[in-house]
Amino acid sequence: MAGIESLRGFRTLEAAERERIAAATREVRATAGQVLFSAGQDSDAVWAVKEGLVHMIKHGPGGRDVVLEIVPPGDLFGAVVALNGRPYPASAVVAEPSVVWKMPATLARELCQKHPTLRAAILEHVSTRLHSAHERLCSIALEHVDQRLARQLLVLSEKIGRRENGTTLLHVTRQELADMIGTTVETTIRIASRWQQSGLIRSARNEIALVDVEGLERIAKGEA
Amino acid sequence: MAGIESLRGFRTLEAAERERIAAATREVRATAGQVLFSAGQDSDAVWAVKEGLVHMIKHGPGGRDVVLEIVPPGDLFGAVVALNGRPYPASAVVAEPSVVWKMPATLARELCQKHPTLRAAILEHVSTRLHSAHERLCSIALEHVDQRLARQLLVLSEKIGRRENGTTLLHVTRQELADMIGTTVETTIRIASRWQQSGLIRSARNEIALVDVEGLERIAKGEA
DNA sequence: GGCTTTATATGACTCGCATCATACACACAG
DNA sequence: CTGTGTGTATGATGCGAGTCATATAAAGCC
Repeated sequence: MAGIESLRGFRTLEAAERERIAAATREVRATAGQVLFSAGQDSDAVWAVKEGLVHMIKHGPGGRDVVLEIVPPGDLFGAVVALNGRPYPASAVVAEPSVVWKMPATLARELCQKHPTLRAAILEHVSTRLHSAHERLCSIALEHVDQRLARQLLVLSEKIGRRENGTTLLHVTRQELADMIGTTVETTIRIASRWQQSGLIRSARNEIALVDVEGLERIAKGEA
Repeated sequence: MAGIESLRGFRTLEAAERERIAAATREVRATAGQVLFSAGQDSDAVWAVKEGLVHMIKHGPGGRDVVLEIVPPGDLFGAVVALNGRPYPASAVVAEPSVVWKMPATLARELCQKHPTLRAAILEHVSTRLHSAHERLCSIALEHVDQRLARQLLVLSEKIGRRENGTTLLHVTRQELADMIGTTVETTIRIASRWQQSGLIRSARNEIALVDVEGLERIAKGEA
């Protein structure tokens, strides 16, 4: 299982230690939509994304969901709760065909005891996520939907955007966007349509291309 | 400076070490409304609440604020950013007459290097806050204002409520409540008035007493 | 190929809540 | 005691965005 050193915090471990981890870790190939674990389940493992993309999702009433985290390749997920032995607080749903790793929680706990740098890396990572959660709280509490959508598109372009002939391409559905910014599909589609017509974005099925990034930044700042 | 052992994660340190910390730590007495540090400032210190209450606040346009964290006695604040040497992401505002401690960031960094248990305690704490941030995100994204308010009152009763002849008393203004759940003062006041009339709460200036906790729980769950 | 499913699109209607305005009670300072 | 500020209260009004309905096009599937 090559590539464990690419995981956040695992780079500084010795090769022998990484071998041992690899031996205990299971590689799982998953298709879009697949649920790796559900909210409320006992956490027996720490997970990581090798390739692809995983969403941490909380299901609400009336079929409305909230995307709590977007987990890109190289990041752990379900880690903190597994270390503390608590049940998973949200569900992990595969957003595109992915390869994920599943490592026994007991091993992860042992590693954290033995390698302070690993725990430090996890702390750093969790802190960053707390910070971004705070920003999302501000965004949803203070800003209008179009501001939030513009902001989210810009965030996604940094996180999962692929450059393609001058524009940034995002692999994401309107439904997912809606669940990220706390609104409905219809509203997201309406705004996207409008922006498509005014040339801010170019959109297709499962895809949005950011054309006028500065225009989106203006909207995100509330200047439009 | 007595009481350092009451701080989250500092209990397991030896007495001599705590002496050293106390010697470098400054005790600050602050009145309600006082700003301990502002968003964007360089973080040169790790803070802790000895007595009283501190809010972490993000200021938005149009005078609307968001309360990101409510820091009760015994909790650190500004810790994670100070450890990483980043500027404070939000402002710390004293919510009621308080005594806070201010410890040099360099010392805090050294302590984290030396005492893995301290770092572990901070990780645990940050994880809890991330989890509660996620719950707030769901709440604000999916629920109506009255649900959010009921939920927030129940959360506050656990966190800062004082038992008083059968009811739980909260020291909080409508403005603060509004900033916690992402709405306006007027809306918060309206709902509080209604609930006061229907006997769910009993309210006064700077104060709300939870009378019918089960009724509030029903509202929080969306059953009303 | 034709059928079902999924994602996008758009209109009509409703309503929760923000906004603006005004009023009142109480705390505190001088 | 009297002014001034701060927190609470309540009404009128308007808009943003949710809800419901329907349509269309592309993707997948036998």
